[in-house]
Parts: sequence; C-alpha cells; structure tokens
Amino acid sequence: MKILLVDDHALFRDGLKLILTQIGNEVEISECGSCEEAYRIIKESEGFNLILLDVDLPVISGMEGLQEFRRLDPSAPIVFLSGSDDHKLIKRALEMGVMGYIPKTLGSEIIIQALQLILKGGRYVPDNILQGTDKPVHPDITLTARQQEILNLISQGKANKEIASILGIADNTVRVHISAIFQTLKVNNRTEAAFAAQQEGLV
Amino acid sequence: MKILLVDDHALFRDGLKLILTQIGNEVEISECGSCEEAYRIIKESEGFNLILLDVDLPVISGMEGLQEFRRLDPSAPIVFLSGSDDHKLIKRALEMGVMGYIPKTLGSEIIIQALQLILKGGRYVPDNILQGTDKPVHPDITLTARQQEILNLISQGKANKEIASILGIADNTVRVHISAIFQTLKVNNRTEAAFAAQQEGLV
DNA sequence: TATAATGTAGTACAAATGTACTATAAAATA
DNA sequence: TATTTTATAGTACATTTGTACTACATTATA
Repeated sequence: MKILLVDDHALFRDGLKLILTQIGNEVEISECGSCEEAYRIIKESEGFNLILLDVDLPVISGMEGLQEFRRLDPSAPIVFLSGSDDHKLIKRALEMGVMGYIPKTLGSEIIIQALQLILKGGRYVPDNILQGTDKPVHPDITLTARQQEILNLISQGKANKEIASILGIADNTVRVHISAIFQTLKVNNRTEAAFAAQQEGLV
Repeated sequence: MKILLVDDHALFRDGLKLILTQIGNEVEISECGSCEEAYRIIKESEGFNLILLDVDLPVISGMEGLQEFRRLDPSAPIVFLSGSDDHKLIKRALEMGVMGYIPKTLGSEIIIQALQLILKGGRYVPDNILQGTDKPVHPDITLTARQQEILNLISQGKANKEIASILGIADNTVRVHISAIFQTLKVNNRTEAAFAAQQEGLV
C-alpha cells in the first residue's frame, strides 16, 4: 500500500502519518510540502494506491494541481484534505473526479474508515456539506400565515386577480395583505418582495 | 453487534442481511417490514447498535417514524436506506440526527465501509448529494446581452424608471426590451419573468 | 451589398399595481 | 372583559406596467 501525502504543514503530516499506518499492513508513505515536489516524486515512483492532497497549498493549490496529478498517475484515487468546507469547492472537486474530501477536523478513526471506503471505490464527503445549500433564514421577519401564502403566490408571478381567485377572496383584500407584506419586508413593489423572499429564504 | 433492519421488501432485506454479516463478528440481525413492527421489536429488546431504516416505507415512512425511533432507542445510530437521492430529503434527515444515508444502488463493499464509518461515529452521505444543489440551466433560452442585463435588474425588483436611469436609456426602450424578454420566456409580467429566471438559472 | 438582428426612442391606451382611507367580524391576548 | 391582531372588503386615485404601433441607426450576417 503506497500513499502519497502532500501538505505544507510538516506537523500535520506527522500526525496524519501516525494514523495512516493503521490503514493496512505494509503502508509506505511518501510525503512532501508542495505540488511541484509531488510531481517529481510521482515520476520517480511506480504509482500510488492513494494520494492525499491539501487544497490550501501555496504556489500551486490542490485544486490547480489536480489535473496534473490525474495525468501523472491516473489510477490513484485523489483525496482532498482541507481546513474549510466550502460546499461549492467540494462540489467542483467531486465533479473533477476527486474521490474524497476530508476536513482536517475529522477524528482519526473516522479518517481511517473514510479512506478505507475510498480504497474500496467509494467516495467520502463530509456530512456538513449541505449546510450552505439553503438560503439564510432571517427569523426577525415575521409574516402571518396568510401573508406567507400570498408572498409565495407573488413570488411565482401571480397577479392580484389570480391570487384572489386562488384563495377565494376579494381583489382588494389581496392588496391589503400585499401592502402589509411590503411594509414588513421594507420593499416597494411585488418583484422586490419576491427578490427579498428569495434572499431571506422565505419561499 | 445488534442490527435492526426495517424495509418492506423482503428480498432486499435478504440481500442486505448477507452483506451485514460481514460487518463484524457475532452480528445479530432483527428485521421487519414496517415502523409499527419495528417499534414493538425495539420495546422487546435491549437496544441496538445500528438501525437501518427504509425511507419509502408504507403507512409510516422512515422520515415520519424517525422521532419515535430516536425516543425508543436514543443511543442507536439511525441510517436511512433509499432508492432515490433527493438532496433536500437527505439534508433534512441529517439535520434530524440521522447518521447516514445509503442509496440502495451502492455496492456491497462500500455499504460495509460506510456502516463501519458510522459505527465509529462518522456520518456517511452519498457523493451525488450535491447534484441538485445548483439551478438547472436551459441553454435553449437565448437572451441578448442587453436583455440579460435588464432581466437581472427586473429580478432585483427594479422599476422601469430605475432601470432606465441605471442604463442611461429611455423609459420606453426599457419597455421594448422587457416585452421581448417576456416573449422569449413565455411569461406575462415582470415577477413571472424573475421567477422564471430563478428557475432556469438565468440570474 | 442586401437583409436580419439589435438597440434605441417615441405616442397612445388599457390594464394592473400600489396607496390611503374607512369598516367589520373573528380570534388571540393582556 | 377590553384590546390588539388578523382577515376580510369597499372606494378612490395616482402610478406603473404592458402592449401595439411606428421609426431610425448600428452591427452582424447571408
């Protein structure tokens, strides 16, 4: 089992090396602090079973170097190591064929299991990946149930008459509600209200 | 190692049972086809190490039954099994404390590794979870650069006069562009256009 | 070069929108 | 019980929006 570990923090590498020995028997770890060094190491060796790559590397980041790694050693699954977990970045990485994304905050036992999962052909993504997916929620904005309902219809582009007919109420009543919605959202027209609703995650 | 397997397809249960025996030594599997039965089984036993729960169960779905499972056996990690992978559903499940979400299409070796990961306290989510995150792109809708620009301003709730002043053109010209936008988007008013723009990922 | 597409701007008009009021009944709350 | 909130509905009016035209200059394109 040959593993290549690329990370510019020597201490982190030392810590991770201790963990990696538990992954199987006869683990052979090559390590370096930059993509440039890593390229050289790969050229001089005969393929790795696993490449662990820090995304926040100086000069050439893991993301930038990715293509070159895949070219030099196409069969080696590449796993990103990262301090942050930006879901946009993770998604891009997975689309580019990265087999795992391991936050550096993860516990050692879980790291081992995740890597084992990847060695079996699976993919590992952190569970907090979906956190940035939804719109931010502003709890200070309080709309009544009816107002919510009407705001939803506004956001879909429904006209006052349509809304009135859908809810079975008068055209004028819809306007009263809409005026109230505008006041609480601090907007001046329905499209602005729809935009605000999107922004605040009220739809 | 005590595992509870809840799935209404007996054949799928049989297949999964074969896999589960590989997860460790002395694996004891209890199984049933509904939440109601599962509740009874949990009450009669002394806690499980793992609960595998199909989300698409009849009568009471896995999602609906989740709270009760957590109440009856708080220490047991719950893992969802599912045929589909709707990222909204997955996110909700994770927020409610589910420790894993395993697509039924996953290979047996990867399932084992994923469950082992979960038994160590980790969480497993499928890697295709981020697929639905972005807006769908409809390349067949072609707006001119100016139309795009104006559609963006519309989506932000800007009035015709504002748009005209921002772009330094006449009020009437803005209307001409907007009419053209409506035609290509097949909508009848600006809020509907903003909605469509959101839907199609044009903003 | 002729034609089509794009961006500009105008007039005119009907419909929709938004605001400012008043008013009433039911439900929630102090 | 008194008060507030919520939902309902009306009138009246100014503004905005959207459509249907015409018109012209510039830029691509056949």
